[in-house]
Amino acid sequence: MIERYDFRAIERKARARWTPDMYRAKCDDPERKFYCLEMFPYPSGELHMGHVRNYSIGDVLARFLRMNGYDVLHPMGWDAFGLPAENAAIKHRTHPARWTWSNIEHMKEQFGMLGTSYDWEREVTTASPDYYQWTQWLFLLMFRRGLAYRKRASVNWCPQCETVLANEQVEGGLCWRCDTVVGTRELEQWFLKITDYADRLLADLDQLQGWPERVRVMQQNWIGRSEGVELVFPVADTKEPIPVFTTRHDTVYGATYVVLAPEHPLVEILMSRHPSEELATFVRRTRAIDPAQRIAEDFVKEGVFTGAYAVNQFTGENIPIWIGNYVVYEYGTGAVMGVPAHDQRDLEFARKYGLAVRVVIQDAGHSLEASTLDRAYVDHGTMVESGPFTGLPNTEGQDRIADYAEQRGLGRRRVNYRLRDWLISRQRYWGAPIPVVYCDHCGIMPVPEEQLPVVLPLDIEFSPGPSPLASLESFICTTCPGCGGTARRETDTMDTFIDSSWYYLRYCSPGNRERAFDPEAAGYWMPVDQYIGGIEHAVLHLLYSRFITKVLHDEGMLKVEEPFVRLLTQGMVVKEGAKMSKSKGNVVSPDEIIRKFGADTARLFILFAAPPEKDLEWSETGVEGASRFLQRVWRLVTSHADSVGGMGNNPGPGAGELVRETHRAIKRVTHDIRQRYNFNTAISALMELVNALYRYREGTTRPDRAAMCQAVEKLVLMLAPFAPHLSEELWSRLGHAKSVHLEAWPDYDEALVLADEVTVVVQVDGRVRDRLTVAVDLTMDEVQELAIASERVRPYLAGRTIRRVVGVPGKLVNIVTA
RNA sequence: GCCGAAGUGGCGGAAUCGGCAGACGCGGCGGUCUCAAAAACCGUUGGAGGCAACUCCAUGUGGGUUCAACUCCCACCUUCGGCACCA
Repeated sequence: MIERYDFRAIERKARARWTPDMYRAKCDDPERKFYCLEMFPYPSGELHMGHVRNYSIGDVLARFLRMNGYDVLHPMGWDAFGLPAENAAIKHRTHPARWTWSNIEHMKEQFGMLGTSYDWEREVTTASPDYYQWTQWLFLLMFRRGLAYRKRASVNWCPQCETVLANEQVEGGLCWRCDTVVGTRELEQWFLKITDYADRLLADLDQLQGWPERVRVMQQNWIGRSEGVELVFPVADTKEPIPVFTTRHDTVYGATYVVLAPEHPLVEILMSRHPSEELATFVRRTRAIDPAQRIAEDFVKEGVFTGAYAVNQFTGENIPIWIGNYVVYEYGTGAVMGVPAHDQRDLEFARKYGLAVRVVIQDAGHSLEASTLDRAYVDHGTMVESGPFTGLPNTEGQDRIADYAEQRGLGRRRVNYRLRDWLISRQRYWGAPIPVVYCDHCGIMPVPEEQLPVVLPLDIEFSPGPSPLASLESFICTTCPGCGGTARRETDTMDTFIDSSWYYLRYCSPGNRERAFDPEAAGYWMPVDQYIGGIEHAVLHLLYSRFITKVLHDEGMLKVEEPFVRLLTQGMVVKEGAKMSKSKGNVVSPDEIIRKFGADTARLFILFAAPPEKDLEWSETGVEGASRFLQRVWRLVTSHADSVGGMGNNPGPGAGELVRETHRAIKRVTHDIRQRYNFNTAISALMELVNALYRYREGTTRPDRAAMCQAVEKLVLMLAPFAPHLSEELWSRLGHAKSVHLEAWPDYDEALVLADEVTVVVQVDGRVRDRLTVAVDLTMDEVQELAIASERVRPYLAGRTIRRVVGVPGKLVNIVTA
C-alpha cells in the first residue's frame, strides 16, 4: 500500500524541525561570502503572487548556495513607513502603527508557510525608532556634507495623497502610488543633491555588467546627460546676461530670437519695463499648467514677445526676446536660443509668429532656402553665413565655436543632466521625521546626533486631511540646539524611499546601537552579490540606493561604490494577460494555493512556468502539473525508501547509463541554477531524471540497485532548494538524521557525464538522412566512413560526387555533394 | 522623435559556443485499470502529402553569409517597455 503525499502533514513537520541556526550566516570566510537579497516588502497585510515569485527565487538561490558551502546572508525586513497605513488608519479607525505591526505579524507567518530560509534574527523594520533613528542620522550626514538643502521651488503635488512627490515618483503625469493627476505647487521643500552625483551614477553603470541591460538604459535615460555650450545673449540696452544652453552651438549664427521660460526671473523685470496685459495673462496662465498637460499630445506651442531685445554676440544683431510655454525652467538655464532653420520646434514657432529664418548649415546635395523651408534641417552639413566659420563642416565648427566662445567670454562648455535633485520632504505623518528645527535666531538647525531619534509621536487621532503632525503643538514646540531659545520642529517626514535606500546596510549589523551599520560588518558582506526584485524600481529605489552608497563611500564608511553587483528583475505574475489586481478581480491568493496544493507546489510552479525575468501567466492546470510531479517524486522515493536506506553508496559494475544519466542531471541542474538563473530548465532537468528513474524501475532491464539508490538520493538533494519541505521528509525517510538543507550539494563526475555511445546525425547537403549510434572513442575518419557507407545515406549519394565531408565530433557528419 | 527588449506548436516554454527545431510541462486525442468515474499508468500529439517506408514545408517578413542559421549580418513589420517640446 503506497502512502499518499500528504503535503499538509509533511510541510508542518518540516517547519517544526527547522531551527534559526540553520539559516544563520557564519561570517567566517570572506572568500565564500554571499549576500543574497530580495527587495523587502511593504507590509500591506497580505503576500501576493508577485511576492511569492520574488521570494521563491531568492530562497532557491540561498538554499542552493548554502549547500554549496557558501556563507550566505539572507535577511528579510519591512519597508514599513508609508501612506497606505495612514489611509487604513482613517478607514478602519485604528493607528498606522498598530495596522502596520499586525500586518507584519501576519505576513511573517505567510513567509513561514512558504518555507523561506531567512535569518530572522537580522529582521529590520523601517518604522521602528531603532531603525529610523539612523535614517535621520543619514539625513544629518547629508546635511553636513551639503547634500541636503531647503529651497523654494515649483514642485509636484498629489492632491489625493496631499503631499509633494519626487520627479521619479511621477509616472506619465500621474502619482506612482494612486494614479492621480499630479499638479504643481510653489513650496519650500527639502532636497537631496543627487545631481552632484549625476556623472558618477551614469559612468558607473558600465561597471554593472550583472544588471539587465534595460535597467541600465532606463537609468541612463533618466539621468539624461547632454554635452553642449552655455552661450550668453546680453539684453540689448541693459546688458543683463541671458545664458542659454545648446547642443547645437554650430547653428548660433542662425539664432534669430531668444525664448525664456515663463518662470524665468528676468520675465518679471522685462514685464515691468514693457507692461502689457497680454504678456501678464500669458505668463500667469502658462505657469499654472499641470505637468500632465505639458506632456499631452495636443499641447500647443505658444509665446509672447516681451518687447525687449538681446544681442547675438556672434552676429552682433539685436534679436527679440520671447516667452514660450514650451521652455522648461528647470532644465538648462530656463532659456533657449531659437534657430528656426535647424530645429523643428523653432521652425514651427518662427512661422507661427513671423520670426526670421536663416539657414547656416547647408546640406551637400540640396540648397536650402530659408523662405521655402518646410522642415528644419537637423543633419550635418557645411556651415554658411557663419562669419569666420563659414565653409567648415559643422562637426568641426562645433569645437571651433566652443573654443571661440570660451576665449572671448561669450560662453563655455557645459554638461547638462535631465536628472533633478531628489525632493524628500513629505507632508505626511507615517514616516521618519526630518531632524531639523527652525529658530528665529539661528535659522535652520539640524538636531544634534545624540538627540536622535526625533520620535514620531504615536498618541494621535486620525482623520482625513493633512498630516496631524503639522498641527501637533507638543511635537512642534521645542528648544533650539544652538541658542536654547524656543524653536519649531520641522513637521514634514522623509520620503520612504530614503528608508529603503540603506536597509541592505543595516542587515549587516542589525542590532547596532552605536551606528547605522558597522563598517567592518558592511565591509565583509557588501556588496550585495545578488539582488532580486521588480522592474518597477528601475529608476526609483535602485537609483536612490546607488546614490546613498556613493555618499557613504565618500564619507569613508563603505569600501564599495555600488551596492548591488548582480540584479535580477523578475517579471510580473499575470492572469488573463493582465497584472493581478483587486480592481480587475483576477487575484489568486497565495494562502489559498498553499492550502490547496502546499507551499512546495506553489514554489515549484512559479519557478517552472517561465524564466524569472519574464512575465508569468498564472495557470491552475500548470499548478496541478507541478503538484503531480511532486507526487511522482513522493511515490518514487517512498517506494524505494526501505531498500535504499540500508544500501551502500557505491554502485556496482553495470550501473551504466543510470549513473551517467544522474550525473548529467546534476551537471545541468547545477549549471542552470548557478550560471544561468534559469530555474525553469533546472526543474525540467529534474523532471527528466524522474522520468528516467520510472523507466528504469518499470522497464525490462533491471536497474542496478546501488545506482538506483544513489540516483534517488541525488534527486532529493537537488530538489531541496525548490521543494524544501518534501525533500526534508524524503531525506529523513531515506535514513538520514541530518537535515537535507545542511547537506552538501551533489557533485558530478565529468567523465561520467559523457555516454560511451553517442548518436551522430548524418546529413547530406544539410538534410538529416540517418542517425548512427557509435562509440565515443571512434575517430572522426571512422565515423565519416560509417556515414558514407550507411544504407539510408547511399541513395542520396547515387550519381553525385562527394565534394567534402564536414564532421562535428560527437554530433554530426555533413556530406556535401557537388 | 530618441533608446531598448522581444516575436518559435493549441498554450507556457526549450534549443548553453553556428550543428537533429519543438526538451520539460499544460491542454487534446486514443488506450489500460474500473460496474462507472476520479486518480494513476501507457501510447500519441507542428503542418501538408502518402497504405507505408518516407518526403516536403516550418522559428514575424524579405534578402545575405555558411557545408550548416531560431542563433550571425542587412532591411523591414509587429508587440511591449523606458525617455521626451530636454534646447
